Amino acid sequence: MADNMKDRATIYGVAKRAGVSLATVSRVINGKNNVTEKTKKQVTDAIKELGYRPSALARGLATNKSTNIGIVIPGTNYVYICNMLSGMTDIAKIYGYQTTLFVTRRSKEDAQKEIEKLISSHVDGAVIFDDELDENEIKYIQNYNIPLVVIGHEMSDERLASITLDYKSTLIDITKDYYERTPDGQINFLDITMAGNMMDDLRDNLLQYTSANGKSVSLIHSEDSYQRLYSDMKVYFETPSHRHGLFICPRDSLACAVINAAIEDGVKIPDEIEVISVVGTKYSYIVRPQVSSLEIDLFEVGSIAMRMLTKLLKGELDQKVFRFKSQFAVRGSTKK
Amino acid sequence: MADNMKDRATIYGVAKRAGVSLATVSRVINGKNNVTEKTKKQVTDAIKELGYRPSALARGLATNKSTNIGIVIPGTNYVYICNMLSGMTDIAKIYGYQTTLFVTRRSKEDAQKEIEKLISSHVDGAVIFDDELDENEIKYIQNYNIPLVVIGHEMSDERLASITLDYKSTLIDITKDYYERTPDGQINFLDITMAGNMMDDLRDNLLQYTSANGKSVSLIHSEDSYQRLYSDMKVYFETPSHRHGLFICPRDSLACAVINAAIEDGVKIPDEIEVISVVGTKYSYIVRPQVSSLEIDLFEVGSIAMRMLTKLLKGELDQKVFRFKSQFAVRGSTKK
DNA sequence: CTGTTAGCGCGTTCAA
DNA sequence: TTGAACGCGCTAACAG
Repeated sequence: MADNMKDRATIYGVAKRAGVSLATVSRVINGKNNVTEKTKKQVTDAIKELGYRPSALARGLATNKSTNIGIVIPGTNYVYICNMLSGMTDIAKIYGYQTTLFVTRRSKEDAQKEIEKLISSHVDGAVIFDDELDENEIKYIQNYNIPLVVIGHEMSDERLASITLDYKSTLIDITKDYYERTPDGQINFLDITMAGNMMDDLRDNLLQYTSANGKSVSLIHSEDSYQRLYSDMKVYFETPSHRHGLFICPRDSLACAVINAAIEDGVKIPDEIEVISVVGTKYSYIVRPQVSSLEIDLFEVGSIAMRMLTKLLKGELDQKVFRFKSQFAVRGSTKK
Repeated sequence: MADNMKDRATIYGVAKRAGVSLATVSRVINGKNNVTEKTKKQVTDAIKELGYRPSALARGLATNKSTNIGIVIPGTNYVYICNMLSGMTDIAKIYGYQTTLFVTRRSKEDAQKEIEKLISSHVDGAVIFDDELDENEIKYIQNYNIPLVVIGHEMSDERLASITLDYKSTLIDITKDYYERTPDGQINFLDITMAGNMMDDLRDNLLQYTSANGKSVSLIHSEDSYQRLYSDMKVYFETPSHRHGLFICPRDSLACAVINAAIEDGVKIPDEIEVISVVGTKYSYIVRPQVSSLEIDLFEVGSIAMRMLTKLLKGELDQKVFRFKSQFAVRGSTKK
């Protein structure tokens, strides 16, 4: 490579150096086989000497393909999201795509801004996992003909596929089972602010089911912070009447906050209280006592989403809706 | 030509609709103030009617800026990496940058491939946190004039800044302290395959220090998997002579594997064995017993890295090397 | 097999 | 204040 690389070499420079036209250079770097070995070598030599790398920007503009796919997520601070992200990036790489992140931070406004960026960014497609966005907004993106895979809503169209995550029915099953074995049981739902639409739906669905069955769920409000919930619960369990029931928590770390606070207040688990985590990750079996949780392999969800998208891009996707149902993993924090 | 863009309006369409030239449209969308209110309105109306969104690709080609910055990381499966990623994306968003991911999967070959993609991708700059890459490879990227912030190596140049993470000296302090209070102590280092250069350096540095002081460290080889290490350690602790010493683990979850295996084998913590995690995350204080760990706020590292990069892009960065020293957080898994 | 030419969508002179 | 023309780096016809 040349020492002086102040200006990046372009296809013109390579053509000139190799003594051929730029069309020939283009053929070589794109692996078209109608080029003589000899001229091919001239070109590759020139490329090496100049340290030439094609500009993805110019290429994208010319081909109307960016080999770039957008990923819309609320953030990268939760383990389950990162597992999913990991699945996506793995598969994207296999198919030769780059991924660019559009982080929405659990705010509707922010989500809409990011969507605008997504549209401008000229990605070849996108995977959306963000429950701030409703179906209308998804369809809005569709106006720009961006192939989409949506996680969390069931929708499909010519260039739109989706994956649903069913925590709802599993949670109802658990509830049913809980009341059967504990007729006088008490269910407590950790109602975390800004937990997202999915959690809100889950809560509402639970409330509806229980009230239809003559039971009542008590909501415990707190914030999405281990520390905060932990100290809240330390106080909570000081009240003797609070030391029983089933506690439903959105995520592992919040379930741990409840469990740790309970234990330190002398509450027996699972004898006095039971705890489950809705979105289980590996930490639910790492901590002690282990946390019973609803599980969906989110790494797999991520990989399948990305695989669906690559097929969608080729127009080869037939099954446009994919459903994941969570499995209840019974562990030490519940009796059954 | 892909049918992807069949309906998408371009700047020409807007110009036509508004009855002006495309230069005027360009002025409007870029907020230049030398446009009459009246024509401005014509243009913005046309934009709304057509749902026009400028193409970042074309814009990037014309301006030689992509408003896109690259992030090179080994993966998104570890909590500490995701914390850092989170810090980066937060700040990038504030400064109006998109982020595209280059995932290297802890393989040298893969890392080099991703670097090539990074160069082609025409990002305005990049943050690199990947200890597979050595300094020569960083300099190679520099040939392409891509402003860089490197995490983990101390280097600096006109368009290169760096952040160092000092776990080394803290670990040596801990070691020193351990031998002082436990003269006949035994240090065990969990030597995980593919843990990366940083961990290898840490191990070598520890071995060097201890041997220089007439002590010896025993290496326990295992793989980067909680499950695997857990079962390995369950067997390990069955041997009575193994039930003592200080165990140094790369990450929280691996420390938990050691701790859980030990406890289930009847080993007392911290009385018989002590355990520390090198890279501590919030899980080190969530689990019980809590894990003593070396801590650096990686969210902050990520945000500072990104902030440095944005300044570097403006040529306003003076302090080009930033050092983070880990703090030893003493918790229940060690005596002191 | 190779070169010429015309775009891809946009920013930016330079005139008017 | 506005418009015409050119260029960013590359691909894709179409000729030869």
